Amino acid sequence: MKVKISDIAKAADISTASVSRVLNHQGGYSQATAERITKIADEMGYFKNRSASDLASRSNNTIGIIYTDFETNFNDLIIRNTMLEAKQHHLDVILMIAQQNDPAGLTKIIRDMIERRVFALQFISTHPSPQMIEMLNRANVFPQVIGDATNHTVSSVSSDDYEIGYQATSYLINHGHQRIGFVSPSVTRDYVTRLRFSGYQRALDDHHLHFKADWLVEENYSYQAGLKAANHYQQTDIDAVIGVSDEVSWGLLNGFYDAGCKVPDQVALISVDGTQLCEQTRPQLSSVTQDFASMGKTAVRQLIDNRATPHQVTTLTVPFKIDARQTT
Amino acid sequence: MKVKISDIAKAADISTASVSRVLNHQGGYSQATAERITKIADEMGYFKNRSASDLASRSNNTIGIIYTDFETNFNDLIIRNTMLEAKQHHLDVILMIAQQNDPAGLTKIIRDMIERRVFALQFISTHPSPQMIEMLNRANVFPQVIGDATNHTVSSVSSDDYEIGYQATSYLINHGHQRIGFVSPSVTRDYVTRLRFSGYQRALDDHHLHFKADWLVEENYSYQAGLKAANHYQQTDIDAVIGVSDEVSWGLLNGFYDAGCKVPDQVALISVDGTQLCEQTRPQLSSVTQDFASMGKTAVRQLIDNRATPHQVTTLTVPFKIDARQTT
DNA sequence: GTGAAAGCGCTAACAT
DNA sequence: ATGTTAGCGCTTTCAC
Repeated sequence: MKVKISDIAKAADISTASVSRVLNHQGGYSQATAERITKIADEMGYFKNRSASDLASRSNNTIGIIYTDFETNFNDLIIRNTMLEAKQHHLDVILMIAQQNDPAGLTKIIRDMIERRVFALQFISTHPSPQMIEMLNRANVFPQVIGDATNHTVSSVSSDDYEIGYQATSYLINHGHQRIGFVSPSVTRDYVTRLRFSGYQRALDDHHLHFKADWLVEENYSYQAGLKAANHYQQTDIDAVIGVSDEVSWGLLNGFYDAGCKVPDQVALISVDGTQLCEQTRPQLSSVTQDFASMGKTAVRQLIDNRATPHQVTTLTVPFKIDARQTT
Repeated sequence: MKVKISDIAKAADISTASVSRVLNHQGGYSQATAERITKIADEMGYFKNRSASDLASRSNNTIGIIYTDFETNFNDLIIRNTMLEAKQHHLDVILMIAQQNDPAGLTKIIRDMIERRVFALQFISTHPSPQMIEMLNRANVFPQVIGDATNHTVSSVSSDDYEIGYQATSYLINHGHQRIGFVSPSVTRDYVTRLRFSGYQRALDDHHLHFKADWLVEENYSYQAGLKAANHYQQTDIDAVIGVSDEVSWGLLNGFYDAGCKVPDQVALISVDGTQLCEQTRPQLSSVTQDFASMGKTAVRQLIDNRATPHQVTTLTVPFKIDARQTT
């Protein structure tokens, strides 16, 4: 039913080997036959069977991307740039989405990727547990985490999160703020947050400011978290806040608005991520802006470089900047 | 190097056939061997080679999803629900992203999907051109468009876009508005827009309102489009606007805000889509709310039902509702 | 309940 | 420049 290489071979009265050669642009045939074969293949509506091809050639030039439908909104940015870079290097990409907080589901997806024999696996706004890493190692596929560092032994490309915390805080302090809130996931459980919070604390220390417990709101990266935190801050004497994602900061902004608290006059607000969203709020959110585009591209190059030296753990860091807009 | 079924067979001193059977839960073996095989496979770190498996079984239970990184933000919603439903039916899903306005790229991706022998292909916020449809037909894969109807001969599941236009407009009229703007992509080139605009015109007619050319702004579905349109409307006597996506409406909202024009006091605003975004603006956007979750699920069921009767073109419609929030 | 063997559609030596 | 052939790793009759 489906036309295969042997059908073309028959129709062209030539061997399957030759057909394969021209269809894959491998050279070693005359211009004439090349054209003839191509034409016939076209007419017959031939489509390579990837399974057969991959199997026979033991090849493997597709990279897998796993991401979660997270509260954050920078996935697209990373994915798009990853794909762009992949295209440059003639790699195929397949995506799969994992649900949040569903280890079993994630495991299944990783399994699926392994079975499809991707040569590398990128994780965006999620990361594999130690067991999953173990599984990937056994399967000999190279995992890499983007934009979400872990203390696990996986390669990663991300921003310097400690420095993000430090810079954001310093920025606020240098603009005259003294009582600085921090809204984030759990400082103890979330690794990225731990780093950022360390930077935050260090900046406070360096400026002889004394941290107070009610400055910290531990929730997650969501808009809701921001809303809730803004509410909480009504009972405090905070004069500035760091929201650890654009969504959180948006929530903060609206929360303050709803409470009749003026931003930036009564509270300054700085976001972390710096996606488009920041320019779409009123007032526009100042932010620590991560370079997600660069992360995506760097990650792919990294994958390619390390193809030879499998499972060497590398940690790459991409520069960020601070964009002052209207909330500071 | 990579452990294969024959390795397990050897280790268990049994035939590859039996190994295959237990690994695929096909029955026809004793409980004892099942456990033994499973254990050994586990210990040896076996992962099925999908290429080989698919090839041998000529099977095919993965569905492909193609979407664009569009200005709209409902992709996630559809995708998530598509995957949920797919999981229920034990189907695998692979995603790929197409760039906007890149037919060559789309074609390549479709090709890729065909080569991977997906049994069906869903398009989200993009759709195949007639040539692409032709290609898909030849390849015998069933295409389906979600949330973006076309006049092409493809199956689709979407809202009743004419009715969306009609209802949105009527709603505004019933609330006392008479001069109603409409911000959308090209009314002539974008099929969905054509339908909605027809509904809009009809509602106007039905209420004996006379359409004026400067009520219509033809751009696209983006935030920027809304911003621009808001600007344009400063020169008009509009008293309400329909933004044809949440992004557009958000742009309108901010554009009016920037111009010092009060929403909803001076202009009312109703959005189309009704994603979370609507509750995250201030004021919150009233909207015609599409049921994207249902679309995703319906689509998958449709795909499964039609697996037997390939390439029968079906057009499914999913109910929408109107959510009055703060901009009307 | 289990095994032998013939492919699935393609690629990659190795010949010619 | 082209053909022959032996697999790639798995599934699936068909025997037993």
